[in-house]
Amino acid sequence: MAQDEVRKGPWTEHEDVQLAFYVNLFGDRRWDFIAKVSGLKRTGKSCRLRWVNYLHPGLKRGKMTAQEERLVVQLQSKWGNRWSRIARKLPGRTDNEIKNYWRTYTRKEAQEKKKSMPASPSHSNCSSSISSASLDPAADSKPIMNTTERNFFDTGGLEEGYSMDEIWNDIDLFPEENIKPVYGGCNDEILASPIWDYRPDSLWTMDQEDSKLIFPTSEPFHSLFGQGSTFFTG
DNA sequence: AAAAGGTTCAACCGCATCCAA
DNA sequence: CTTGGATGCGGTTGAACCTTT
Repeated sequence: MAQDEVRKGPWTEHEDVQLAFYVNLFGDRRWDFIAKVSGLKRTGKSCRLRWVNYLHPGLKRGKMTAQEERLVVQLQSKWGNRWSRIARKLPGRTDNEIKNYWRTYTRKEAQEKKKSMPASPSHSNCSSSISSASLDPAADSKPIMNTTERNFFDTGGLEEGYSMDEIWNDIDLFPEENIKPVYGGCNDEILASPIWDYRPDSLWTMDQEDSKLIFPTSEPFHSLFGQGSTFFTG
């Protein structure tokens, strides 16, 4: 039956709006349920991923700042590829984003290495963060996840987020050097989405103004939400 | 202007873990 | 205690976009 077919691939704006609506309705936990009731032909998994990586209010858009990049490098060297854990230390950034950044970063490093040392086998104390990290058994040891150590987004994000002090306490291996906080700063490139302030129940009475509260920076949502309640009620 | 190569990022997959029945 | 469904995580892929030639 074609109707029961699971949709894959890129999400449409329509799907995004629909998902956002139902997440606001039911919360961001019961993904299978949301997938069903929303009528989206997506798996719960897919819905969760879309929400966490793209639709969640408070996600930062744009390039990582130098501070964030440095923090990722340092945390990676301490914890290994525990992306979700690292992401918790970078409010507004997703594990996926960090993972992608790390890939790019390691590639670049490798390329630069190649360039700078054509044939010399004896190397290198630089870029230690990469090589040592992947070899570091401690870094690869399973993080003990208890119920208090939940995903950043599960805890409501910044409201219960880390202060930089806490972050640096966690990164006790690394002196604070000259690294500055990764959020709360004033980096113009980064558009910390004010969606953090969103009020789920406001969706119920959403008009164009309210929709700006929820999707202030994503124009597609404006237009769709702006169409009014008929969009959802059909 | 077009083609080729490189980079970025969204999304999928499989496995691990959690948790309620 | 066991089991099965739901959720979370990390690795990987591929399309879209960007840069270089």
